[in-house]
This record gives sequence, structure tokens and C-alpha cells, in this order.
Amino acid sequence: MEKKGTYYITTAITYTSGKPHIGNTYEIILADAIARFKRAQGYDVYFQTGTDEHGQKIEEKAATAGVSPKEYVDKVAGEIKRIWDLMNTSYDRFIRTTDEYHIRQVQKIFRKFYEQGDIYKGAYEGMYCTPCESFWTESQLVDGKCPDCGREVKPAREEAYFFKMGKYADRLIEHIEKHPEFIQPVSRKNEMMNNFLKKGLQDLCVSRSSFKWGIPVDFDQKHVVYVWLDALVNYITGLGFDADGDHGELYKKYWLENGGADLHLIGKDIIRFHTIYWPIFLMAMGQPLPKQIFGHPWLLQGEGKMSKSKGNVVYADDLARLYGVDAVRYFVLHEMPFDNDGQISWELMTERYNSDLANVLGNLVSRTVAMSNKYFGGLVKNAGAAEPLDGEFKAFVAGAKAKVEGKMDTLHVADALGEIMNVFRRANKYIDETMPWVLAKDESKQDRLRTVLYNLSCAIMTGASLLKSFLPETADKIAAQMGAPLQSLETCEKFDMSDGFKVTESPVPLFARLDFKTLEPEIEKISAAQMAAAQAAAGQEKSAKPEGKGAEEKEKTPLATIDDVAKVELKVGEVIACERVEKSKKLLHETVKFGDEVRSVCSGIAAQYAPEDLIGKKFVFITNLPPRKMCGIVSEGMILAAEDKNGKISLLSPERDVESGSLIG
RNA sequence: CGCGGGGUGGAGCAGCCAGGUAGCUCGUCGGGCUCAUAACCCGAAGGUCGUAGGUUCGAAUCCUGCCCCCGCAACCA
Repeated sequence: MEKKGTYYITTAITYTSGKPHIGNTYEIILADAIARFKRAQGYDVYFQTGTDEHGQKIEEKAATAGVSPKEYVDKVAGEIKRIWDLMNTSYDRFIRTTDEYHIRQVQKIFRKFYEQGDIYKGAYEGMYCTPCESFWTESQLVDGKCPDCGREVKPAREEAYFFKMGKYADRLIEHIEKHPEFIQPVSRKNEMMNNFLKKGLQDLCVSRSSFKWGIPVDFDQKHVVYVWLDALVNYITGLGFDADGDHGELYKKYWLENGGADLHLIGKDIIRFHTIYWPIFLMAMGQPLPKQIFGHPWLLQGEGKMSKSKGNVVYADDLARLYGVDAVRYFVLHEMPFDNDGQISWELMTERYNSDLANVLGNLVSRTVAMSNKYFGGLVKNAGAAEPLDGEFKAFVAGAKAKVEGKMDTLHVADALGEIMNVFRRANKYIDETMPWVLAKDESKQDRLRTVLYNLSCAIMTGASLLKSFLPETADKIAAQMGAPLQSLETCEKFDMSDGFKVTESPVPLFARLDFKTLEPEIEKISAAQMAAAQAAAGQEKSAKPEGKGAEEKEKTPLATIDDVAKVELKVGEVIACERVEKSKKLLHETVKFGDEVRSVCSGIAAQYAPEDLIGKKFVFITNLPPRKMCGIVSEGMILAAEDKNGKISLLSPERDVESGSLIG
């Protein structure tokens, strides 16, 4: 195989705040397909992924779970790695930001920046809410008060370290303009230039002292390094970068001599960090910049947003259990377009599986193997009896490799996969064109029949060989059924296969067709389990919620004693005014009269009720909840509503007219 | 005006940056075939490209206004 030099590809490191869903998993599969394809092309590839494990959010999650932050991230990182492995991803290195070497290097880098004057000690100034221990900007304040608790805030300053971004901004702008391929897709480039770079970069606060779970600044232990500085440098510490210049071999090979990473594959939400801060940090370290940063789109849940509490989050391992690993790989790679978000749902997944994998691919292999067995005892040989119509077919198959490479060069992975599927589609058509079952009936057409089956096998093996980078297991399974080895990419261009192979005598469908109806119970189970888990987690985080939700966990609702019931004060209230809350989609703000008392109540029902629906009517409210501020408005009660399993809500009203303020019990 | 993405035949998407008779996969309908996993092959129907203007000989594509959807954020007591 031709040697083509080195290629370094990375994914973003996954934040260990919880189990990654299919959207996170998409990125590693995409990177894996690219990495495998580059290897097939002859590149010396290094593929790195890993986990980002520091930060306040993790500290809080761990505290809630009652474990240390390290125990918490160990568990989540293990889970992430397990899913990456399940998805058959061929990464060379799984780095964790809690790795000893990484921590040491981050500290050295931070110190170096400080010593060379890129980082200076300053103060973070803002409005501070003492009970919440939080800083807020003027724009975040609600009526000049803390948006969280509604209490007074006061100006305060906190010591912090800042990075002088402005110092490097011009160089970065120049770099981006000279290298149009640096930020992909290009639409993102304009966003960065117009929104950030051209407006002038603010100095970035690169230390925190409000929490502990991070890498300590070694010369000032009160501070921990800002997570993004910590996280971004993983791309070089993972290769053995050393801030003092004593680099490891991998770093020399894949970064210094390679001229930076070839590709950082990241989600479009973190483009800013990768195309502005990361290059500037590298400039400050005097290291080469990466060649390309690709911000891929997101995979979204079909109906409404993915939400754990709705039980509709799609996880890779659930999908793999139902459809198989390669089907999941196929789906995410195929369904994800280049720069628009893609959709995922159980229905779409099933449809894709059946039409592409079972019908087009699986059935093609199945019918070909069956014919070889039936007509020639499984032996595949080229008898050289070509006919004119073979020409176009052969050219189509042989031309696929170039098309796939072309698509892969511009990272249009979904389109590359489509080109491969077209080989299989074309092969199905070839069967109809040549009608082997007709040839079989004619003794004099035996050579032609052999040739047709040989051509067909060639096409299948070409397709399978191209498919290897995307669906590795499936490619191997096809090779096993065809009894022929996978080909190199060069051979794929030649429509050639040394003959004399014997196909399997006992073919097994590559992808058995699935009936969505039979899958539904399984899907329901997965949803129910998620829902229960979400409930349990919610119960752990806050004190138990009083209202029972869906039917699934009816049995789990704890029994309430009469004393518990007595704690809740319920009253009939009359809504005398009601309006939408400007800043919110879900909130209605009601003014409610309880006898002589008038209270302000906020309710998250705006999606289903208009203010007019409530005004002048009487409803049931819980009236002894502690007041709580929502979107800046104090809520002094909670309206009661029933919610069915479709999410439709219905407000509770007294069945006969009673005076407002009447107690319920 | 918090930030961002999007509205293209029934579904999911491409085309838009570099204007020139609207394309792919699935579904539907009709036909063919029987080697095959009710699979495969051929054909057809179906779109005023969210909307109103503007630029242009010509706009899905460029510009402006408006409507709607989605993600983040916020919030859902």
C-alpha cells in the first residue's frame, strides 16, 4: 500500500456529567469512519478521544450522588469508554483529563503563560449574591436582584487569572483568512469572524476559585484552571507534549512534523472554543495550529427534544441491542447530513434498517450466495463470457471508489456511504438485467451464467471492501459469506477478483427484516426504564415530588399519611388577572384572589392555556408552598392540574361554585 | 430585541456560499420477475421550494419585512 504520511484526528473529549446519548456517540462513530478510511488509503493514522472530567457541574453531580468527584468521573468515564468500545471504534488513545501526565502539563502550561506575561492576575468584577455564592452580570439580574433567589446582590470582586486574548487576535484573523479550510463548514467561519474576532476579543478568565474540582494552579492553590484551557490541551498532552520542550515521540510525529492535527471533529456548539481559544493557546505556546476544525451538526430526536424526563432519549447501547452495532453506525452516519441537523427516531431507524440494510444489501448477498450454491455448488469463477451490457455495470462499480474518496475528502461521510449503497443497488439491477435464472435453464449458457455470478460477486466484494471503514463487522461478514477476502482500495478500482472462491453453504441473513410493531413493546420498556430512572434521580436531587406522574410507577408512589396530607394547604382561588410572561414560553402569570388575599402565581401551562381561559374562573391551588421566583416574578402558589400520558393537561376546578379562599380537605 | 439553526411533493434529506427548466432515499399507485430476507427491477402520480415585497432577462438560490418550528439558555410550584 502506498504510504501517504501521517494523519491525526480527534473527537472532542466528552464531558463526564452523565451517560452520553446517541448524539454524543455520533461524533465518535463519525471520527472512526474517517480514521478507518484514512488508514485504508494508506495514511499513518493516530485517533484520539477521551473524557473531560473537571468542573463545577461534576462537583455538584458527585455531591448529589454522595460520592467523591473522582469516583463519579471514574464511573462515567468507564461508561463512555464502554459505549465507544461497543460501537467498535478504533481509537488509539482514550485520554482523561484526570490523567496524571495531563494534569502536570496543564499546570506547566499555565505557569508558562503566566511567566511569559500572557496570563495576568486580575479581578473578576460583578454583582455577587452571597447566599448563592454566584456572580452575575448586570444583564443577568432580574429587577436588580439575584435571578436565582431574588435576594439583594452587591458589587464584589474576586481575584482571578486572565489570558490576554487580544494579543493574538490579529494573527488568528490572518490565519483564518489565509486558510479558508480551517473552519468547516464555511458558514461557521463567518459566524466566528463577525461575532467574536472582528468585535475584538475580551481577555478570557482562565481560573476559578468558586469550586475545587479542577486542576490547581500550582503557584496559587486557591485557583483551579478554567475547564476549557484544561480540556483543549488534551489534544497535545495526549501525544506527550511537554511544556518544557521534552516532547514524546508521538507528539513529534503527529503534531510537530505533521504540522498540527489534521482534523478536530467537534459539535457545532463548541466551535468558538476550538477556533478561537485553542489556536491562540497554541500560538502562545509557539506550537503549530491544527489544519482543520469541523463543527458537525446535531442528531435530534424526531418528536420534541430529547429529554430524560420524557423517556425519549435514545442511547447507543439500547439501539445496538435492538438493531445491532453496525446498523447503529449506518444510521448515524447515513442520516447525519453535512451541515444541517439530522433526525433520529425509532421509526426512522427501523425504516432505514429495512430498506437499506435488509432489502438492498442483505438480500443482495443472500440471493447471490443462493444462486452460486444452486447453480455451481458454491464455486465462483470467471468464465470470460462477457456481454455488452456488462460494460456499464463494471464501470459503475469500479468508479465507486473515486466517488467515495471524493466525498470523504470533503468530509461528506453520509454521501460517501450513499455512494457505496449505490454499488449494491446497481448490483441488484444487474441481476434483473442478466436474469441468471433464465440462463440456468439453457445448457449452452453455462459460461455466461458463471460470468454473471462472478461479476456480481466482484461488485459485492468491491462494495464490501469500501464499506469496511464504515461498517467493519458487516464487511467481514460479507467476505465470510462470499468466501472471498476483502480488497484493498486500489483493487476496488479494477473490478477484479482472483477467482475460484467458494461461497458459504449455510448463509445467514446479514440483517433480518424487522417489524416495527414487534419492536414497539421493547421500545416502550426502554422508555419506561428511563422514565423511572429520571424519577429516581429527581427524587434524589430534590425532596420527593408530591404529584404522581404517569402510570408506569404508580406502585412506587409512597403512601401518604393523614399527617402528610394535612401539611398541604389547598384553597380555591379566583383568577382575576392573567398574562403571559414575556421571557418565557411556558409561563402564565396569574393574579389570584383567595378571599381577602390576593396573590401572584406563576404556572407552566402557557403552551396549553391562554390567559383568557383562566380569567374570572376558579381553580384549586396549593397555598402554603414557599414563595419562589420564576423569570423574575414571585410565585406564591401552585395551580393544580391533571396531566395524561400524552402530556395534555387539565386544570382542576371546584365542581360547584364556592367562594374563593375556601379550604379544601 | 438573550444566542443559534431551520421551513423544498406524505416522511427524512440534497440543491442555496459561486442565480438559469426541482433532485435523492423511503412511502403510495401501476406493471414486471421469481434467484432472494413479501425481498428485487421498471414506470407513474405527487411540490406556486413558509409568506410578502425587492434586485435581475431570469431567484429554492441574493436583499428586506413578516409568520411558524426547533436547539441552547431560562423555566416548567
